[in-house]
Amino acid sequence: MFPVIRVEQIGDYEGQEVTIRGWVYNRTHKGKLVFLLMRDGYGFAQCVGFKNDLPADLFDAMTRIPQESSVIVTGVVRADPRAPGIPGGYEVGITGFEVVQAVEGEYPIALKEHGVEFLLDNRHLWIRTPSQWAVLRVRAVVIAAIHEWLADNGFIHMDTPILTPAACEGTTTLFGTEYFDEGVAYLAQSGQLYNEANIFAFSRVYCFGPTFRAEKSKTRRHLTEFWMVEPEIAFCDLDGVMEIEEQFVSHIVQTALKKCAPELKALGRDVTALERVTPPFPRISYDDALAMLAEIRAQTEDPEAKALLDIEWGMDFGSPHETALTKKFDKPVFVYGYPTAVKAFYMEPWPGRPEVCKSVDLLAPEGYGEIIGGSERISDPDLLLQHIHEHNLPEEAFKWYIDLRRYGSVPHSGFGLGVERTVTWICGIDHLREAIAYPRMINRVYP
RNA sequence: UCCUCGGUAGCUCAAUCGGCAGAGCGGCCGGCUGUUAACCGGUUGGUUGUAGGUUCGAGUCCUACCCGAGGAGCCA
Repeated sequence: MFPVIRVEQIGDYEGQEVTIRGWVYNRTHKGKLVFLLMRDGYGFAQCVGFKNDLPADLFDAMTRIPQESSVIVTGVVRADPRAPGIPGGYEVGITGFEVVQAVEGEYPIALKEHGVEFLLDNRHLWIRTPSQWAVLRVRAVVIAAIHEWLADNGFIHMDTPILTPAACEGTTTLFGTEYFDEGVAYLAQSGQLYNEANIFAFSRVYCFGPTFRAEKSKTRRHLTEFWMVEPEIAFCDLDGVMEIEEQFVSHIVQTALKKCAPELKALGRDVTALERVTPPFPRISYDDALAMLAEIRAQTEDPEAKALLDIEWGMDFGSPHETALTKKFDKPVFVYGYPTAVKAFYMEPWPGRPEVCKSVDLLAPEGYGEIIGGSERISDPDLLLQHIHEHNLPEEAFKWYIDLRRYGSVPHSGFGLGVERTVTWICGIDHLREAIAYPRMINRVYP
């Protein structure tokens, strides 16, 4: 028995006879020569068999093995620049071949173009293909980098409830579910309010979990179930949270660059755009952003695009605005100081300008748009209560939340980073649905 | 919810003015010693999204509905 290798480390085994256990991603044969492109979960490696070097029945079995059959291949690793694969550059000269299960009938996903609906119906199989495999590997590294940076910077991971009594922000649609004698409970769309309680016990905390939005959004930027990491920091103002965000996002991107080079290469990602993602990030005010948008709009010829860029002070940005704005920067950009009216009730007003609040969004470059929304939170109990009334929220539901400002209130801030949006940007793909293994959308809960 | 586009073989698509429903891929059979979604020859494969209507004749025209994609709004 030869050592069972992981294909990601194939280069370490040059000249050695090894075993690869996995699946036949592709097979082609040319008379007396057969190529098997093997997947083992860790990578893709080409294995080559010559008819003259192998028993006739074994060679014949190799030329007939159907796509996605599970097999065990042994052979000698050699460097060859012609060899495809991830990481590639090495191939295995086959000396042994054992079939675990030969696929019967047609494998649904042929190696050619397919439509989106078909691929999503076969998502359980689609994740085996190199592009999807690579994206989901990047996602795993991004998530690990998130936990790593936060742990290294004094944050404690605190899980927050998924079943919650009511809307945290009251504006968006929630999924409801019957909850015994308590009426309806709602699936969480943020753990922030609980995080705010937790910082008074632990100073820096974060929650990381699924978030549910029942909005009928049907765009490449939306899922009904997505993952969000929400750090919250005591004794931190708006400037402080921007510093944390730029360190945090830079660490995530640089870790992905370091650990996922083969995956990003397989995706065809231009990594120079990612290499620039280091602190500090540019910071512009909402007012300045409006001025920039007005200029961009003035230079836009196409009347349809021009109309989409139309905006007045007091309006929130739509995706056309974000896209246009981020194309002016080669790094993520902070936009801070949004109008109070379009933001949540808990955001601290700008000193001397109550129509503006201490909110900040982080927009990813290359047109990707918002990946983080954050703010400094109101720390005065009376002001918070006033905002709760102004938003017509039930005061009694927020009693515990107001308590936080009565017992040792401090300036504090926090933000939420969307995992799928971040992965989509880092991978350079064009739709959120590929950044999660089993996307949940307005018209899809299968598989 | 609104706007635009689409639905034909397992998959990706073609079908001219309304006139015999086709190709590539996949599958199957054969050939080939460097393939990169190999290539070459043969073969298999159809309730044209659903229901109605117009017509000698409908994939094609009309009506309604269903499903999908892209965008808007909302947001991470």
